[in-house]
Amino acid sequence: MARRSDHSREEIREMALGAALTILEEEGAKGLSARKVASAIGYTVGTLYLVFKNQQEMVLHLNALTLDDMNEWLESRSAHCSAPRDCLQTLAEAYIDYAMEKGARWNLLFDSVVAEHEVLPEWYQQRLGRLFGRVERMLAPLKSEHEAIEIERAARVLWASVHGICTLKIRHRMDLAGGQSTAQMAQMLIDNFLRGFAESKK
Amino acid sequence: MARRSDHSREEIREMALGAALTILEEEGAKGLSARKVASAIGYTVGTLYLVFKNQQEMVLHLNALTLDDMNEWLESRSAHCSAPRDCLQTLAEAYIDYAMEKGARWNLLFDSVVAEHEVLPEWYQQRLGRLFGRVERMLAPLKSEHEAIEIERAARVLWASVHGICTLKIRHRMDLAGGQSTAQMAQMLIDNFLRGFAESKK
DNA sequence: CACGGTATTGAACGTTGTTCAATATTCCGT
DNA sequence: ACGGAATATTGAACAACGTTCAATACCGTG
Repeated sequence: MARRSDHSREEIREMALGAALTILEEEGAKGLSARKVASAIGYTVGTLYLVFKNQQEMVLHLNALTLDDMNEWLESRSAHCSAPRDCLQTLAEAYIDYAMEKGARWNLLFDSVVAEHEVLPEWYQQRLGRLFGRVERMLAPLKSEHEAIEIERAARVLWASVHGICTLKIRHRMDLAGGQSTAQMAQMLIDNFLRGFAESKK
Repeated sequence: MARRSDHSREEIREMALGAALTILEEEGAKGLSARKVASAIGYTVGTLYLVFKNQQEMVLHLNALTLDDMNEWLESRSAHCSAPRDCLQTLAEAYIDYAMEKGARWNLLFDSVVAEHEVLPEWYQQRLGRLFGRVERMLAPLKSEHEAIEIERAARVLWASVHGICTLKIRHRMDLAGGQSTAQMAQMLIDNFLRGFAESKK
């Protein structure tokens, strides 16, 4: 029996999340189970339920870590850039690369369908917002010509679109894609959207 | 014991798929299990495995039915239209409505991550291709100005983008979207993309 | 040292996908 | 009409899953 108070609840949480990430990378989402996580950190299932309400809550925290991780990834890959077009293209490629590189974690972000009228916790929403914020900042140079709210909306539309390309490609739902790579598709999207967006300031 | 040859294998397949669809609508994806499907059609688990290699294969056939169903849905909602912009907007809205209306079926289409180097069967790919074909036909009027391959690529990019908007909204990953509805986001996407696409014929 | 409190356990429950020996039913040749 | 071959169907069995909770092992305090 692990000695009582060997680790605080918070420590156990962190250990569990770390172990879960390792399992996720090595065995994929199907291999992730409560028992495996527990035994990986030297505890048993019961302890896990002392620290997480259920598996879904654990996945939520896992996803928060992934959002943080992705945020750093995007940060380090889009530090210096000038024109909005290039910035966005770089950002999109970084996003795609992350999804390819850490497929299991990335998939887990979007796997669970949130129940009808359930809301994601505030600390989670905030992390999602950070992503859109990045895109908004890159569209900001066009702010003089567009209302701020318009920028905000364009950022979400553009980002969701890049995400769509990414997810369909990774899940092999677009195999007959005329030989385009994901990055090329993102480029086509960004090019045309931006051109149209600039043009729309009648 | 159900009488032998009461139903042909093909009949059992169809019955199973029908029952699965009902369960899917009534209880969602989590409620769908081999035993439930089997008992719903008056057989037992074993019989199901006589007719489907495994659950994944059953879901694949289920998804084929959904793609057919969605194809009809899109057909009946985009029959008559003139300008590409309006056609595409109508199509996007029909797609979004389908996803909202038949959420469980629609989600199942994209749930499973296809294994690394596994390929989807030809009859499945063909059904996916039908979707993109619809978009291509609507972009076709611009064909004189763009190469055919360019149209094909644009269709995929645009469709994947609409899908991205749809999926992020339905899975509640975009709650702070500046109050835009999914349809409005799709409209913004299509408007700007099309404007940029038209402009790109330098 | 003993006791109260609690961290931790692990067996238990109901469920899942999948397999396969056993059984029930039909069909065909005699 | 009957017996045996062929096969459709069963359902028990297995390993694994999420989740719960009485029982247990441990620690700090008196």
